[in-house]
Amino acid sequence: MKNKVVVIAGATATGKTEVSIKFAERMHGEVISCDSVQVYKGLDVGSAKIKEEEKRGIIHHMLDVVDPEKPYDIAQFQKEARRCIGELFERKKLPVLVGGTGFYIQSVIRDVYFTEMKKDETIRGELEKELKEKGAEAFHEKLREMDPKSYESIHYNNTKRVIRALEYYLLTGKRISEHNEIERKKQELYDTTFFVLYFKQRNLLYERTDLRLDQMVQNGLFAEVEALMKKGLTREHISMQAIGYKEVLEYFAGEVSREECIENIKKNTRHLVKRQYTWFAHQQKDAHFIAVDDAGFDSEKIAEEMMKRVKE
RNA sequence: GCCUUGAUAGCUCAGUCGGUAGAGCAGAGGACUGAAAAUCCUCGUGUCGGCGGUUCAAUUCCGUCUCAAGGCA
Repeated sequence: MKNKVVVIAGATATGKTEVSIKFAERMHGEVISCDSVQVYKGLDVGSAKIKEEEKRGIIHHMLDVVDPEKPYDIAQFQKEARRCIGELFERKKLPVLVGGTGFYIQSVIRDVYFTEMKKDETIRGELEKELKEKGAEAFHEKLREMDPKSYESIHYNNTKRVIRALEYYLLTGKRISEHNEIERKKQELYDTTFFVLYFKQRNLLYERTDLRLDQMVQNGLFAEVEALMKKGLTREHISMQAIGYKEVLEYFAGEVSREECIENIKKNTRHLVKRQYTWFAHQQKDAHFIAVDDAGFDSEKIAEEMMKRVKE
């Protein structure tokens, strides 16, 4: 018998946080955040990280686990999140995975395997240099022989993936396309109930993300970024590529006005929402999709509906 | 009041030496296995401001009107 796990996923600002607290309170659960930005210390306002008083005593894991200077990736997340889950099982607590980073969630609940490999910066550096010299299209040709399937499936402009495929081959001698094919078939590791919160009327969600951003600005988003800059953070750091941070960095660099900066954040947030919708709709077809607008934005009601489904 | 310039896709604009038009952004859809709030792909018919004129043919030339910006009074 597999252990039980509950996932509360969904696009940003759909109300996951509130629902998750109500749900965890009743279900004897602890929250495991699955959010690629909230793992960073000091990224609080802009990432809409839950505040201490909002937790209402529910223990949260995987928040503030790295310094923002450091790069973080899915392999690390998987390892640490699974260790947390293991601990919860020992303590007879229900792990409630909450977040909008579908990729991270999937890495934890499915039995996917990330090949052990040292991050070899010299290989990646050389590849990046070669890419610059040759241009995207010619660089992509390198894949043709090393990994024909990846050559077909990765667009030459998607240089990040091209580099990764080449790097994987050079470091392991194996093809990433074959590795991915195997991993895609892997089964669920736990007895998982997967919920996705969404707004049937996406426009309403956009109104909400706009409003939330205005509140973030009032709550000191710009000051937060300024403090990070003082610590030496620049847009080179991965943590600073997050929405709300990269745009404010542009503002402080004098590249855009304050108004433009705010509009850019709102726009990029909408784009993010769209990608999250696509991800969950296609990657988690079997999940329980809960329309927050249909439920009258009632987190109580939503949490109750979830409990019924979990017990079934 | 006069002069100049402009009026083309939701926005900013390009263009057609006369044969009914195209970029960026926005918007929509999609992909995704070690940067994922990242990265990438696909999708463009709109009285070419209104009305007249010239012409086989006008968004393109001419006239006029309306609106906008700038200049002169």
